[in-house]
Amino acid sequence: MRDVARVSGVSLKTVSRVINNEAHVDAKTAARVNDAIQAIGFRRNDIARQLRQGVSTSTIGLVIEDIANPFYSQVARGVEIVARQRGSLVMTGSSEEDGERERELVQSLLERRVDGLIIVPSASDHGYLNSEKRHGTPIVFIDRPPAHLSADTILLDNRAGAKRGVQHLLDLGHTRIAFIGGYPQVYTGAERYSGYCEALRDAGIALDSSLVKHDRHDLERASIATAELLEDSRPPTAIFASSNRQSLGVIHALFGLGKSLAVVGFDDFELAAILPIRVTVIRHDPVELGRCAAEMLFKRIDGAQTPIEAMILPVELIAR
Amino acid sequence: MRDVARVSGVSLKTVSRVINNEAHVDAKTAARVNDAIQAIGFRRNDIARQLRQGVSTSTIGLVIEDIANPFYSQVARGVEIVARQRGSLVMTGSSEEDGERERELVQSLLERRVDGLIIVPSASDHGYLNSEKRHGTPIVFIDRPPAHLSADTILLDNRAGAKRGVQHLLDLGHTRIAFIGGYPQVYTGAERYSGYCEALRDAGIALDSSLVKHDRHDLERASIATAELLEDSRPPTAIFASSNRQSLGVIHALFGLGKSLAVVGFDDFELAAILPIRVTVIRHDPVELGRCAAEMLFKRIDGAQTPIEAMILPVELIAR
DNA sequence: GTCTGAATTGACAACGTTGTCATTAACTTA
DNA sequence: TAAGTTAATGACAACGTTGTCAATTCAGAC
Repeated sequence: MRDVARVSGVSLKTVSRVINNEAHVDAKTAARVNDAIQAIGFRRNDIARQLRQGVSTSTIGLVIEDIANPFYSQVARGVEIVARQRGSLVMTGSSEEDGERERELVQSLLERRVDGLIIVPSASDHGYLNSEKRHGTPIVFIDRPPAHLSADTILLDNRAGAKRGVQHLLDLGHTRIAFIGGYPQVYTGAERYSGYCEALRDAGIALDSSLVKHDRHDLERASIATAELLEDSRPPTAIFASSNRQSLGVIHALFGLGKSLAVVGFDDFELAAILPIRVTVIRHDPVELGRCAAEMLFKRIDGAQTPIEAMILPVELIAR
Repeated sequence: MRDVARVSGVSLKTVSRVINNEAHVDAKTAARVNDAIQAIGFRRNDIARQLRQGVSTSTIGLVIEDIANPFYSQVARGVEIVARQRGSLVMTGSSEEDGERERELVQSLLERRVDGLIIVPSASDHGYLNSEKRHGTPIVFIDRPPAHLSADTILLDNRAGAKRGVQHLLDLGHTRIAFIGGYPQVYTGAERYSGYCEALRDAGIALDSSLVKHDRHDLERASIATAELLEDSRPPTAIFASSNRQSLGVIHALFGLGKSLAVVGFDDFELAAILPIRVTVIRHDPVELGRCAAEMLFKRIDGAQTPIEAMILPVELIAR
């Protein structure tokens, strides 16, 4: 900027005025300054600008589990849509379900002074965010609630969805229904498992732990679990898979083995409708989830002091 | 920081030393300062830090077409993996194939002083980046080359891949092979179409323009195009779809109509192996694409002055 | 007891902007 | 014509850090 001022023979302040289209600049002066800007290839340093103005960085942080997972990439899309409307950019990081990594990411984002954070929690304790919250950085959690911290949270109706899915299988007459889900230590895993248990209990069917598999949300692992279930002397006649990755694993395994059980999966996915193995799904809208989270975040960024919200988005059963 | 200094009774500089773990600070002083930091909940302002040090923001920009598209979300993953190794974060934006939007995004990213940019071009002219390049901001283009600008570029072997796919159909005895692809104004669309034409020419088959459909990379549109093709008096016996979105559209349409043509698609996708309609694909590795781009970018950020590179990643045919 | 060198600490400027206020010139109104 | 208004411009400080350099203290060597 200094160079621009020197070349065009005006003060720093006048250059600043031109850059920011402020009033009270002579047209000829402005033209001279603009020429100099062109010649030098000057571009305003927003870092200095932010420091001086002490205002927002117009950037928000998004911490998810894995951007390559379609569920999260759709969430990211929803967040981005809202951010764009608000003139913000999104910095995204994948925690890989590692609490330590989550902390590092959050730390990096806060150092860069994002205006707010949207987090899919992986860590088991979010007390480390308490001081940041007191400082006024808005934080919204999605998909899972935070631990040891109260903050706005947007969840899916995990338990009801899982229950509904299992009920669907019960209605079809199945009584040996397997559960392939995430670890019960993880919120979504626990909730969906609860839904499964509730549905069975309501139907008066005893829980058979040999039909229950907890593992990572991983296609490979779910595929192996499915094969194991089918090798049993009393195999299930239906499977409830607790996430899109796991549904796919189940389908791959069934396809590979040439078997065709009834399958209900949490999370809809492309092509589910036209697979040779019919998959009924518990559908929800990940883009909407991201959008809601971003809208709530911006409401806080705008200074809303309303009580902490816990929103639960509905899910629906798509029978196939 | 001023508050921390006041509370702990030391100078600003000493606080700075403690924060940055510099040598020559008395243990007792450091402890006092750390207590004050805790009490106040101080966190270093990296904006001021960057301004002062004039160094990198440890942030790179990624402009893609749509983060919700699995191809791009995998690219983003590859970029993120490398960025993480380098201690950088990634700011991502979706251009939605709109050149204007691309410019806005790039502008926003440059204002935030990213260390470098990875761009999937949508605009038809990238001359606007020339001045930025002279300034030394590294830029890497992926998937499509830039126009009116020379810069490092990483592409897939579009033409050879498409040609190989069409040859596969020819080998199976098909002679009426439809092409459902992107707009020929878009580089990938044009290249893949060239591959299609070449394969036909090599086989001595005349191009039949009624078998060629150009449109957006969109499931819906491809589905409609497929239906149109099949309504024709001389329908195709095979279809080459030029992207994953379009392959899915074709498959949906065929499934809906209860038809089963031979299908080859550019881009692999989950479940392709177990669909009722067999889909041979031209496979490549989007994560690798992102990773290569990020590695090249960081090489430039590190100051590599080597000549501009144009890398072409291989593709392979997976017959099904 | 003096000297040397290391350890510890602080004062101050600078990074690139912009807000505040002051100055001058030009223009308007009574 | 004087007084008041508005336009155009610039000087300077400040945002929150950290690099530079200088000052002070202290331990150990002679």
